[in-house]
Amino acid sequence: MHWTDERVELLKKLWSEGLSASAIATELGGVTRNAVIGKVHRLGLSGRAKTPAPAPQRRAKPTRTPSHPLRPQAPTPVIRGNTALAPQLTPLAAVEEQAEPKLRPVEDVVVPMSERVTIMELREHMCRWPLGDPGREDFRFCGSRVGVQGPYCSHHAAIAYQPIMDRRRDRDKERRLARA
DNA sequence: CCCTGATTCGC
DNA sequence: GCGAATCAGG
Repeated sequence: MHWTDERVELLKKLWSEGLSASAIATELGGVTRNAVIGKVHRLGLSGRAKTPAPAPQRRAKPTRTPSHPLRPQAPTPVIRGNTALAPQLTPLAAVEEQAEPKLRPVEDVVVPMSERVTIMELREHMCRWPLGDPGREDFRFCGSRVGVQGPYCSHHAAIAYQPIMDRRRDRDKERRLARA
């Protein structure tokens, strides 16, 4: 595989859209995320809009002795990554209005440890309990750790699997115990 | 342990 | 120029 003009263009596009290096590597195919990152650097488009604050200037102790002197830091890039996704400043009044904590549905209170992941973030070991309306932007999955196996975490598995027989058996058992 | 980008340097 | 190995960090 090599960097054709088309692949480079796609790389630029996806990178500017904020996709991770690994996501881009998957999209392109035939390359690793390392290759993508390397190319990004060579193209000089690293450093997407991230921390507006000046760099803390870390890397005080190189773990290896550089074979070449560090080249002087590149001039501050004039072009920042896309700002389209930058959070909009919210008027103070609006913030205060929003500050009042709202009562949460019982489910959210019972499962505060919910990770609430998107489908892209969903992993093999994560609970697939859907939260919200699929197709909506804020649709998520639970994302908590699943039990021994199965698609749900223990909490949602308990909700999902409630065979009628079990419920009646439990009820009967309780009645029996209460009598004894 | 999963992931992220950054850097180095043999090829 | 390329990208695996490695690093630092979340």
